[in-house]
Amino acid sequence: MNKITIQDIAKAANVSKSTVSRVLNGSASVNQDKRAAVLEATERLGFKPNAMARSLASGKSMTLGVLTQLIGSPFFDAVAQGVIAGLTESDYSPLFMDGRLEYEYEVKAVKALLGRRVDGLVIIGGNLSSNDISELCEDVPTVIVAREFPVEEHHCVFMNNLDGGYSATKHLIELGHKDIAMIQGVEHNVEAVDRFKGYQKALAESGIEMNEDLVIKGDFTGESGIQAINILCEREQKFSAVFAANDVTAYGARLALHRHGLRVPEDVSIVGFDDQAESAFVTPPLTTIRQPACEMGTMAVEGVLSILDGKPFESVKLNGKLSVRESTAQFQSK
Amino acid sequence: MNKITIQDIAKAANVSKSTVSRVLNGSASVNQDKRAAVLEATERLGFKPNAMARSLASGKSMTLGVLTQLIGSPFFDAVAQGVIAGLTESDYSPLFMDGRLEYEYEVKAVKALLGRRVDGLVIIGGNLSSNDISELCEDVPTVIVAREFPVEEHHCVFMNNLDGGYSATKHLIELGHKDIAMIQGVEHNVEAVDRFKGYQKALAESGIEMNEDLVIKGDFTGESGIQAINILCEREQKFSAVFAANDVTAYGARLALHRHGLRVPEDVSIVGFDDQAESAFVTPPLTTIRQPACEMGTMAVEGVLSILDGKPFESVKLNGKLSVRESTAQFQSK
DNA sequence: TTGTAAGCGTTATCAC
DNA sequence: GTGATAACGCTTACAA
Repeated sequence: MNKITIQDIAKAANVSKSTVSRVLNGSASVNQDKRAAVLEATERLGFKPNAMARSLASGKSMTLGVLTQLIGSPFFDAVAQGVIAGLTESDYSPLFMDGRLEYEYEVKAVKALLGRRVDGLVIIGGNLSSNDISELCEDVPTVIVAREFPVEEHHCVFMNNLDGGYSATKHLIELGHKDIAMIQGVEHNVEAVDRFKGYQKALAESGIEMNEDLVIKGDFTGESGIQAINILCEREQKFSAVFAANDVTAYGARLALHRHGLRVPEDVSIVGFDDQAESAFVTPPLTTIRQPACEMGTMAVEGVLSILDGKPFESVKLNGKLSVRESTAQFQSK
Repeated sequence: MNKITIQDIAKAANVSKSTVSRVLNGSASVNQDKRAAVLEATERLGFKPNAMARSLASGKSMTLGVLTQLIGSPFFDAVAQGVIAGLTESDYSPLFMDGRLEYEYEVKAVKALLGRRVDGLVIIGGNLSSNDISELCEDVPTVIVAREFPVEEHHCVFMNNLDGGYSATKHLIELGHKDIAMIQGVEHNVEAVDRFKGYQKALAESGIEMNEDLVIKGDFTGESGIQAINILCEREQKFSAVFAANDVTAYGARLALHRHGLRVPEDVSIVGFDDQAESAFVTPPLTTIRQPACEMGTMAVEGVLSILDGKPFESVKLNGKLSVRESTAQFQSK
C-alpha cells in the first residue's frame, strides 16, 4: 500500500497538514510558492489520498452507490453507462454492486453500499419492496430506475411500458395484422404486465377482440420464445404476427418459427422489446421498442445530485421508441 | 445517514467501545451477558458499522477492487459473476469500477479503487500496459483476467485464444471445408491476433494454403461482419465457411450472407467466438468457441485471495470449448 | 494566508 | 474478560 500520508507531504513541502489539505482540495487560497511546493511533493512522492480517512473526516464519501442487477444484461449496462455519463461532470464517482436479481443479494449489496457511506443511491430494477427501500435507505437520497412506485416518497425514473406495448402492437395492426400473438414476460412482473396491457389497449382501440389463445405465458428467456411458438404451432393456431415481451424472447420465437418452416417477416412479423445491441444484427434485424436505458441512468444521477443539492426531484416516466427494422412486414393473406 | 456509532451501542449495553468491537468482530471472547446486551442494542438501534472508520483503523478494507470494461458485454459480465461467486465464501466483497475500455478511464478507475484502499485487485481486460499496472498497483495483490503478460511479475488468468481459433477452424476443416474465410478482430489486439494465429495453424496443419483474399479485417462489431461478407461477395470470392473473431461479428456476417441470398449453414458455415448467451437463440443457433469466462473470474479471485494469504499463485491459461450448434454443416460442393 | 488541535468511528495495545 | 487510550489519515474550526 502507499504508505505516504499527508503528513509526509507536509514535511517535504515545509508546510502544515492543513495547508496540504487546502491545496489538494482547493478549499482555501494558499500562497503560490507553498502551493507549488505541495504539488511538487505530491507528485514526486506519488501521494494518493486515503479516501477512507478523507470521508471519515468530512462526513462525505463523494460516491454514489449503484445497485445493478446482472451487470451483463444489455439493459442494465446501458443504464450503468448513463450513470457514468451523468457523473463525469460532477465530483462524485460511482460504486457498483450487483444484486444478481436475488432479493437476499440485493439487501446485502445495499447494506454494503450504505456501510461505505455512499452519499446517494441509484437502484436499478430488482426486487426490493417499497418498504425495504424506505427502511434501508432512510436518509440517503435515492432514485430508483426502471421501476415504478406509486408512493410519493420514492423518486423513480422509469419507462412507460404500457405505452411501449401499445406502440409495438399498434405498429403490427397498422401493417394489417389482426391475429397478433403475444408472448408475455415473467408473470406478475410489473413491466411485463404493463407491456401486456399496452397490447390489449392497442387491440381494443382498433376494435380487434383479443383472442386468449394467442396470449402465451413466457419468462423473458429465449427458451420461452421457442416454447411459445411451439405451442401455437401445435395447436395450429392462426397468427400472422407476434409481439414478444423482450428481445431475447423474440430471438427464440424467430428460431422456432424457422424450425416450423415459417419465414420472418414474409409469413410472420415479430416485434421485440428492449432494442439490445444485437437486435440490429440478428437475421432479420429485429423491429423492437427501444428503452431509453442510458437516458434513464443519466436522469437518475441528476436526480440524486439535485436532491443532494437540496433541490426537489420529480419522478419521470419516459416513452420508448419504436425502432422499425426488417422483422415486420405488411400482412399478406395466403 | 445512520448516526448511531459504536459509542451509542456501548452506552446502551453498558459496556465499553472495545467490548462492542470485540463482540461485533469476534476478535476476543466476551462474557455471555454482555455479548447478548451488545447484540440486542445493535439490533434495536439498527447500528451499521462505518466501513470507512473500520478500514481506517484496521488498515484493511475487506474489499477487492474489480476493474471491468463495458459491464454490459456478456463476456465481462460472466467474469464478474465468477468474481462474485469466488467471493461468497470469503469475507471480502467486490467493488466494481468500469473502465469503459478507454485508457484514461481505466487509469482513473484503478486510482479510485486504490484510493478506497482495496485489499486486492482484479483487472479484466482493458488497455493498461504492463508498466501501468506495475506502477499503479505496486503492492496490492493483483490478478489480470483475459490478458496475457509474459512478465513474471504479473499474475494472469487468460484464455488460450490461439487454441480457440485453432479449434474453430479445425472444426470447419473436419466438415470438409477448404475455402474458409476469416473475419479478424481489432487490429493489434492480442486476443484477435491469437485467434487468427490459431486459424493459420489449423490451416497449415491440414495442408491448406492460406488464401490472403479470404482474410478480412474487422473490429469485433456486427457492422464489420456485414462489411466483410460484402467485400467477399463483391469480389465474387469462393468460400464455403467463415470463422468470425467473435459472436457479434458472426451475427453480422450471417445477416449479410442472408442478404446476398446465401443460406447458413447449407451454403456457408459460420463459427463465432465467445458463446454469448444470445448465440443459442439466434437463427440458426451459432456454433462458437465458449470462453470459460465465469471460471476465469473465480480463479482470479482465488488467486488474489491466496496471494493475500501469502501463498504463491501461478498464471493460468485456459482452453475454450467448441460448442457445436446449427450454423455449421458438412461441406456440399455445388 | 497559515498552523494548531480537535474530531470523524473504528480497531488495537495496553494495563488491570 | 474488560476498559482506557492511542492510533488510523484526513478535514475543519479556531486562532494567530
